[in-house]
This record gives sequence, C-alpha cells and structure tokens, in this order.
Amino acid sequence: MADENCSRVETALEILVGKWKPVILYQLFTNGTMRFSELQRALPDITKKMLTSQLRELEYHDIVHRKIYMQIPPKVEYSITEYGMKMTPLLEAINAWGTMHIQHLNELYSEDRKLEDAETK
Amino acid sequence: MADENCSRVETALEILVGKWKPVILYQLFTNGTMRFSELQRALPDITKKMLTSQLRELEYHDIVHRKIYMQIPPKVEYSITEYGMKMTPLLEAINAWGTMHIQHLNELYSEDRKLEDAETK
DNA sequence: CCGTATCCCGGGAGATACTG
DNA sequence: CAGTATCTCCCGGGATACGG
Repeated sequence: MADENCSRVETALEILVGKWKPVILYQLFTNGTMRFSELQRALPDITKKMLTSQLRELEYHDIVHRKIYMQIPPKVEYSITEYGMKMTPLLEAINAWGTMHIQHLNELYSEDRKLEDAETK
Repeated sequence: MADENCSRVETALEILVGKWKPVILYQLFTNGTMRFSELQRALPDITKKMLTSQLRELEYHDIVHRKIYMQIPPKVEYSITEYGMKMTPLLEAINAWGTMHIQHLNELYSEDRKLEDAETK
C-alpha cells in the first residue's frame, strides 16, 4: 500500500517531468490551439527535436491532441485534450505551492541579510 | 509573466524531481522521524550514496530536517520540517491526479480489450 | 552506524544537416 | 512547414570500496 500511494505520485510526475513539458503545457493552456511553428516561436530555446519528442510524450499520455491537416505546406495544430483539461487543478496546486515557496526563499534571504547587517555593524 | 507562472511550476517540480524523493517523502510523512538505517531498510533498492544525496537536497530546500546525535555509534534522524508540512496539499493533489490517471488508463485498456474481443468473434 | 570517494556506464538532450 | 537522422557530450545514478 505504501508502494501504491507512492506510485501514483510517480505516475503523475512522470507526465509532468521533462525539461520542457511545463512550458509547453502553459502555452497550450493559455493560448488554446497552437501550430508547431507558433510553439517554436513562443519557446525560442527549444530545438525541433525536443519540441517534437515532448509533444509526442504528452500526446501518448492523452494530454495533448495533435491535428494534422493533409495539405502542402503541412499544418499541424496542438491543443489540450478534454482529458488533459483535468490537469488544471493539479497545475494550479503546483503553481500555488511554487509561488509560496519563492516567497519562502525571499524570507530566508532577507533573514540572512539581517544577520549580515548585524555583523557588519 | 508567462515565464513567471511557469517558473513557479518548475521551481516546485525541481524539488520533487529526483528518482527517490517521492518515496523518501512518503516514508517520512507517514512514519514521522526516521533514522538513516530505517530509511535504508524501508527502501531496499536505494544505495547509501543516493539516499544521502536526495536527503541533502531535500534538507537544502528546507523540506527535511537532519538531527545529528553526537555519539558513538553515530545516530542521525530525519523528519519533515514545519515548512515541509506545507507540501501536504501539493502531495495530495499530485496523488489525487495520479489515482485518477491510473483509473483513466484502466478504462483505455478495457476499451482496447472490447475492441479485441469484438475482432476475435 | 553513517556516511564519502571513485569509477563507470546508459541515456537525455544539444547542434547540425537533411526530407516529404 | 513540420518534422527525422546522426553525432556527440554530459551527468544522473549504480556498484564498489574505504573512512570517522
């Protein structure tokens, strides 16, 4: 049972983990449908290879939908699936904790500053 | 602003990511204070090196507390910090989503089974 | 008992070039 | 436009041995 509880967490992390997945999801969640090239423009530092592989993994997990237009030049659109939408509360929880954590870091930093100031006096 | 939103998520993931962190956190959350050797026994497949490094990272992020007893033989106890406790809702959200996702996978699987059964008839 | 120090390997991820 | 195909480098993480 210990294992089960944990494997659920790991299953979830598996899907979120990948250097670019959070950013990609963020783009698709906020912009809705996007073409491959739009994603590339929005994420200047990612290579095509990486963008493709991360999108494929998300597609495999039924989080992202890939719509191909049979035409020349090619056109492919990506969007969050209905099932993927169910990640919203999870993403929000992660985001909320991250926000609080950054705040916490700032507090730790300012405490260090106080100590330093006290020493230099 | 896009970057900020995303960096929060990444900040959070950074802390959770690491092959053994979820399991370690699970142990400490359910068992409270644990000695190094207890963790080793609970996690048979982890090496000392890995256990140490993951605990150090968690300690660095103020999630886990390390209490050293100056004695021979040495004794070291690990526990979740007060601040670390604030991860509870996050962990629960991840766990909840993971649970739902596994359920979703089962549904997909049983649909495949139906198709197969239909074909073989 | 609670760790470091070393050595080593596989795979994640970047750079670059090519294609339907 | 939307991808593959290669080649290469780096480092997370395992195995093993040693140290206070």
